[in-house]
Amino acid sequence: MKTFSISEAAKQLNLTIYTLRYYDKEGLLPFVERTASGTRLFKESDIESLKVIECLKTTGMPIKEIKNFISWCSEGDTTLKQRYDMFLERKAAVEAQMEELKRTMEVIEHKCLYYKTALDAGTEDVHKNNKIGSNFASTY
Amino acid sequence: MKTFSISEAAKQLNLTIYTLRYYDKEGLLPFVERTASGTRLFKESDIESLKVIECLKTTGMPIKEIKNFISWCSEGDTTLKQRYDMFLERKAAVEAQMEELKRTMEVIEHKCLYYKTALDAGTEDVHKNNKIGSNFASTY
DNA sequence: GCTTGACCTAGAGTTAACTCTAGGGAATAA
DNA sequence: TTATTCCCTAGAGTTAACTCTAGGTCAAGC
Repeated sequence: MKTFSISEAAKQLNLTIYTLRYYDKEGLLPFVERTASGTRLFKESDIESLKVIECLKTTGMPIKEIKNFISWCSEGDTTLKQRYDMFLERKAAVEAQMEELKRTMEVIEHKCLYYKTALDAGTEDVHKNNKIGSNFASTY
Repeated sequence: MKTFSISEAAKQLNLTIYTLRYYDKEGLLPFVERTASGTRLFKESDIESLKVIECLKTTGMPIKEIKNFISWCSEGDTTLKQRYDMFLERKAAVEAQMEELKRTMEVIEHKCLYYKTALDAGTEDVHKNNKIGSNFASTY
């Protein structure tokens, strides 16, 4: 079976070797096997597992909680409910983040428009008498 | 003109008074005025400016860069281009974040499905022979 | 006049997630 | 066989963004 060194795995995942060792130290990578002399061997499936870990990180999950999930995985079917609930929670978290980003985008787009107009006019003063949308016409 | 104390402003913005003082210390709030004895007075427009600051933070912008933007604002029309470019950059950053969240959501939803099926069956073994979508059928 | 509670500053402490260094071992190339 | 280049661990250092403490000021109510 094909395996990868830590630096190959790091490159594939866009992480540093420091980060991978840190994850291992924190208990996130109990599945990564070693050679007799202690060198880590990353299997294809380990890379996939790491992608799931990165995915959980993107949802805003702290490493200690990801470690809990990894532990549940090695405890077998008795933890299926916990794991299911965890993913439902993550789903809700991502939905909330998407909503927040949408609101953020609206403000940013208003600002882009505000500065485009000001730049075309050569001065911010064009917005001085603008009452409608004055929330976005403030200096800051 | 109606003003708010630091604790009232904090409540409105869902921040702590520590955070607001920290922002001030970092140079994010040069517009907040003080009483003769040094107490901060938050105007309605200051609250609005802080909402923009929070918005920029949501886009992933570090406080030091937000401080640059705030400085540009007090330098007048000569910095209009910088500020416009900054918001265009922020827009691109938010778009990238949205894309990443979408990809994340797909993985999470697959996982939800995976665990729902396993939970209904009472065991993860139901996925053992599943070749299609095996990326999501891994233990981790 | 005195207590209470909110405000202030300076600066120390915390937390998460890395990031790096020192010191050492194994394998490969010349 | 020696140099190079990877790998390893333990543990120290870094960074961002708070978060809190100590010690003090000030204004309102009793």
